[in-house]
Amino acid sequence: MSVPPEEAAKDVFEVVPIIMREIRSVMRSKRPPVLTVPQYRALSFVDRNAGASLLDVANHLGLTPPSTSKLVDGLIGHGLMTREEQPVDRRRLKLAVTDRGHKDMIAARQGTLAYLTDRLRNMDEGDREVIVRAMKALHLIFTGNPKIGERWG
Amino acid sequence: MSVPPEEAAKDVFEVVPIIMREIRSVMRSKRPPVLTVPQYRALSFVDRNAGASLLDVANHLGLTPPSTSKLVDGLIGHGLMTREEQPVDRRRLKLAVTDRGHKDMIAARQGTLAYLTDRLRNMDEGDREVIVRAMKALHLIFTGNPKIGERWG
DNA sequence: TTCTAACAATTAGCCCTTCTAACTAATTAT
DNA sequence: ATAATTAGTTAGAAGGGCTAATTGTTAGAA
Repeated sequence: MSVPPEEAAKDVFEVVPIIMREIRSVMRSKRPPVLTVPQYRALSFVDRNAGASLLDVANHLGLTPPSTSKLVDGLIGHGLMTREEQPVDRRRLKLAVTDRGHKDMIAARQGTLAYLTDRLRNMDEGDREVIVRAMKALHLIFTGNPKIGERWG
Repeated sequence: MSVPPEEAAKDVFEVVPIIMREIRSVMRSKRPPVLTVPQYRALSFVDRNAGASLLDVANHLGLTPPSTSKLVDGLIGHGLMTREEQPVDRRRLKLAVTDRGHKDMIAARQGTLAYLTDRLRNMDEGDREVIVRAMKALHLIFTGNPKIGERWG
């Protein structure tokens, strides 16, 4: 039985926003509230790419430079990231995550993964395998990058 | 080979935000900008459930009543929805989508689905089948509702 | 029956997200 | 040197989402 792209598109369009809402809600439900999703994503990227510039972050997040600038501003204001000037090219920033930023990022990740893991526990292992395969396929389609799951060792 | 829930959770956590960003970006890229994702979701729900109350919408979207009130306010301000008092219970609203709201909603859906369909076209049919199965499994897990894909006939 | 409890929706106030347009400052190229 | 490019910021707008407190409305109990 054939699966046309239209059908898959409908299902993706229906389900992805639902899961995203869950993720957002779990991330922001901590006491005290830790990180929003974009904040987490920015921290996570800079954590893995110390010394990244603002545009590096913007490109990775798919945001405009002004949006990213404001986002980074907030993170620095909360003491989670630092902004340094490079002597080489004084236009380019050198961003880095603070200890506290690293800690908060790990906490946000753990909390979210724990929640998702819990949700995915009550299903057939076969279904989980299907999900993993689907995620890999989608990752490839939407990023052009076949690598996945290497971020967190 | 066994797939532990932790692995599936990681993949979901990595891939879902990426796809969501794409969806958001496509929805907002129209000229003139049409709808945001929550606006689309609200319109779509009320379109299928004419006369719904504010709490009906809030529950379906997973938002608090104040957030939903503001959201609906915006839609009414743009002439996409109407708010009516019910004589039966004057506390309860009767929301409805205007012709223009319906049109804009269809346009947003078509645009997004066209984009997703295009992305999903360049992959094995087998991969698409895996994706469809994964979406159904995820939908069930996250909503408790096995029905999917009945929204758009 | 009147007083109270519950309910539907809104307002106010907070902070975050994201954009475009316009700007400053630094670097590279002509 | 001057012009073009690049990195990043500021300003201003519209929206998303929350909690706490408020206004009406309905239903229930004394």
